[in-house]
Amino acid sequence: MKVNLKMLSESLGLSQTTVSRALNGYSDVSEATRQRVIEAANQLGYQPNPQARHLATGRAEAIGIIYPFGEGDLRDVRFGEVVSGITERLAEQNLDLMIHSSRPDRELETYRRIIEGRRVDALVVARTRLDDPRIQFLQERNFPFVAYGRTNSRLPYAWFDFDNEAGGRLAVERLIGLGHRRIALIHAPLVLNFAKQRHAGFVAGLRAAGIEPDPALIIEAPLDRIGGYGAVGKLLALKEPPTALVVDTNVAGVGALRALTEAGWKPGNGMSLIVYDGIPTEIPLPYTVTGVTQATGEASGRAIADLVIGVLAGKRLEDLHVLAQPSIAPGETDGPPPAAQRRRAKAIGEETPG
Amino acid sequence: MKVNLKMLSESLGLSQTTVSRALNGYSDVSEATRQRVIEAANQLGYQPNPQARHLATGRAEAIGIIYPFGEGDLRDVRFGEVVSGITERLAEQNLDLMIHSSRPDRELETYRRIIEGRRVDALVVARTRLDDPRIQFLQERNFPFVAYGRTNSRLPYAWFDFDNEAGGRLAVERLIGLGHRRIALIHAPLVLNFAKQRHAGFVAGLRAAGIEPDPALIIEAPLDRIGGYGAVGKLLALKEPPTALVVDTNVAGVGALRALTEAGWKPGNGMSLIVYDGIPTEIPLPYTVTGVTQATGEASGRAIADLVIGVLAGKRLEDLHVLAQPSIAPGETDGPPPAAQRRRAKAIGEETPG
DNA sequence: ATCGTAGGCCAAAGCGCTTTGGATGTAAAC
DNA sequence: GTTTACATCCAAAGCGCTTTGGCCTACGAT
Repeated sequence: MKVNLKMLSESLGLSQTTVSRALNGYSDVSEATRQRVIEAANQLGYQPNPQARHLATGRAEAIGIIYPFGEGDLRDVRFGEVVSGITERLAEQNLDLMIHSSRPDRELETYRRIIEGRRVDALVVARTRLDDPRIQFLQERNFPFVAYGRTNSRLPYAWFDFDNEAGGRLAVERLIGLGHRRIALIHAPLVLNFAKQRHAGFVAGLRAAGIEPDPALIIEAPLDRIGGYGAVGKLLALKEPPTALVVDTNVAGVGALRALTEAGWKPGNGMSLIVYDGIPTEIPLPYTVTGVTQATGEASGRAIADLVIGVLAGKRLEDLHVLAQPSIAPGETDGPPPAAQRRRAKAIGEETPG
Repeated sequence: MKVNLKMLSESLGLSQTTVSRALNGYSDVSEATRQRVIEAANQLGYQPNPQARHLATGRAEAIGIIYPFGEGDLRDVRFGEVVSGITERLAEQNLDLMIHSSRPDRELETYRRIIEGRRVDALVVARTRLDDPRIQFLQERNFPFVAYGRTNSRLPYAWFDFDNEAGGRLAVERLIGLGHRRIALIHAPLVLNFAKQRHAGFVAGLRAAGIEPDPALIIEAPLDRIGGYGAVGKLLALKEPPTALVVDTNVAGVGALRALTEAGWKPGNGMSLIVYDGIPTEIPLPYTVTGVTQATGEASGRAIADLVIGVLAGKRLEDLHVLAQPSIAPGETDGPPPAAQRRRAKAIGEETPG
């Protein structure tokens, strides 16, 4: 019932060799024959057996992602999106995606199993850590992979990551552009890589504008809602509170927003607010919050797939880096600082300035 | 470098046949030889090539799930969890999971490609619809699969689903048990299968307690926050409002909660509230909301994997059904109705009743 | 002594494809 | 007319595994 190469070639009166080569685009088969073959293949619904092909070529035509399940649930919400983006792009190249899961404590063992079985041609390493034994493991064995997140490895490797530094900078630059000078930052502990990067971008943005960061305005807070809530309390208690606030995660952002609201804050009547990743849409608000947005999970997935394809094509690993750029999603929670508002109103009254 | 069967057998001075059979547990090899073989295999790190094995046996030792990307984002948050659960359980049987994605408009084509390529031994059909052409497609071709969600198919098939009816019933029974008689339901449009089922359970629960459902208390609302918000408005406007409320989705639940809060409601001072799936934890609340909870994504995934394994083992499809039972997650938003509270207090004052 | 049998092992034939190393025929070059 | 050179096509050898069918040997039964 299922037609194979032998049947197809017999029905055409050609050898298996010729049919195979015709289908795979070799030049030593005449165009006329190739057309005949392709037509017959469609006619009979011929589909080459991927396993036989794999056995013959050594290529699996699949890539894998090893997913440590049961670890930190909150980060996973995007996993489905990323996977979706990866498969979408891979499908265009007739590559499949295999998902393997492993106990976090037996990850390397799983990696060994997968690469020794050669079930996949390359791997995506998700949830990269700064010092990641998995990266080293793969590098030692010279197995192709793409890291979803940078690590400290000295050797070159392909990676995808978000430009957190640019994001921090983007937020602060926007506020500076609006006229703010006293800009606060609530950030997660700096041992977390993304927090460090966002913090660095924030500080760099300030300095670039000639503003020396005020330590009183830069507050480290635990990565949870309470953290954001408490940090806002400290800021509001200052003798001279900031005119603008950047919160580096939406988790802390929710808490910060709550504290602000309890203090009578409303958009436009005081401090400007920008929250990294925005406030989750599940939270009903009568206004939109200005945020720094990153690429969606699907877009990230597609970018990762492109990197994988590049790796398999043998491109130089040094060239296979994607640093996804964040952007500002304008909302209603930022604007000129109160003082500037007054000044500007005055300027307009005195006729348009140059 | 990579050791194969031939090398292993030569190093043992045995034939490939014997080594293969030893490793695969056939009885026509002596126990002594088997031990020798196993030890040598471990020693040399022998891993059979899965593709060669597939070619020889016809089994892919992998199952697939075809994921229609880009369709409805909100339902996807659990996808990662489900996948995680599936892979976890499959790994125990040395089965891999392949994820394929497809454009929603070309789904059947993708299904054809996968099953004709025989890249997988079975499929999981996600996001089942009531009349699902994919189910029919697979049944016609006699391809093993498990449906994640029931459909209208007449032929037997393996499925996993949530017992929404039980959930609706559970909620109402709890409220009845607390003494409520006037219990309202806010539900999504009944064309949605889950809404129909939860509604049915709700009504059945009422009837079982001898309470005739009051049409004024059963409100269909669009499946969004506004829907829940508006429906509560209608309920509160009634001359005799309900003493308890069940909301059949957490999306509408958020809106409902907002409307209640704006009307001055607090847990314990009026209406009892139960929300299906609970209120998302992202929403900060000073109290917990009583909810109907379903199996986690991971648990569902494991159950689905078990079904797949059952299908591959050739079990009767009629026996391969899992109807996951919901349960009540008690919170602080439900209690006896105001009238009962008074009555009970009185009863206690008059000495304990029988 | 002979036969039957069972335990233990193996040679060889696939599985469905790709690829090497020709073979064949024809047109261009000598 | 013989070479050379292409352009086409093909036979056969794998890829690494499973499995069929059979071959020995030893041993208890006859």
